[in-house]
Amino acid sequence: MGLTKSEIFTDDQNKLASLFKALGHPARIAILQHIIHQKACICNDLVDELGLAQATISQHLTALKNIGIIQGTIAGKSVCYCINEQTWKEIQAEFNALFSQDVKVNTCCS
Amino acid sequence: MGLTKSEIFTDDQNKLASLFKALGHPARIAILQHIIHQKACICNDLVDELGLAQATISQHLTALKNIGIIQGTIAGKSVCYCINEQTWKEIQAEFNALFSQDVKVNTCCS
DNA sequence: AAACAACATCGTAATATTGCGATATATAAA
DNA sequence: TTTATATATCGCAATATTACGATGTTGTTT
Repeated sequence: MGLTKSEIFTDDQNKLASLFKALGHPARIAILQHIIHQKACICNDLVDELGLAQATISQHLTALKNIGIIQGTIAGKSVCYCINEQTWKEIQAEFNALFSQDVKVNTCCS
Repeated sequence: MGLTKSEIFTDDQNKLASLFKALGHPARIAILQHIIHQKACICNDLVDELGLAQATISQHLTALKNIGIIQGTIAGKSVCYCINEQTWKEIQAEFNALFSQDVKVNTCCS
């Protein structure tokens, strides 16, 4: 099928999964790293930096915008994309909530 | 296409993306949470808990095994899946390396 | 206004993922 | 040894993702 059965999971599970999913592509990781490093970016910079077509980069930027981790502001002919600090911290907190848990291994696996 | 151009990204970017990707499905989040909560689990528990077929659960377990975040040990007729503490900590560290960065927003976006 | 520049969106082809029934495998129980 | 139980794997259909050329949109420059 290829259709995730979202309705059988909790909102939290769906939300967390969609955050992970949005970060689950090397181009989107590269874009994030570039934005963090450059403090901002425009799409054409990325087209030059990465080896992907402009349309493709734009799609990936939209995926990142959809989870709110970046935001774009029109800057003349270009668009300036930045990290959304608020969302960034929220995502960080959600990941921490999962990964900061105590994960003692049961005796059966040791 | 549908084919990610892995060769144009760094190993680190591909690795990190594949970690995120493996966690980017609500069933796999639910499975992880169940394992953490129960300290262990067998596949049939999950088939009862979640509303997915046994074959589907098995596939998701394999996806989680592939990134090493869980490991399975044969326990009689069943398989006992547990968190792999070592890998768990490594993944946690990789996520922290990304998210602990300072993300000052450029003036153009504020 | 016309030409250009930077993105976004559309349409489409190739590939990947999700989900499940059927079947295979491996261990336990009778 | 037959039967049952637990899980893995195969094969397939439906849907999603990735990538890109073409085109649309918006703002800039001349």
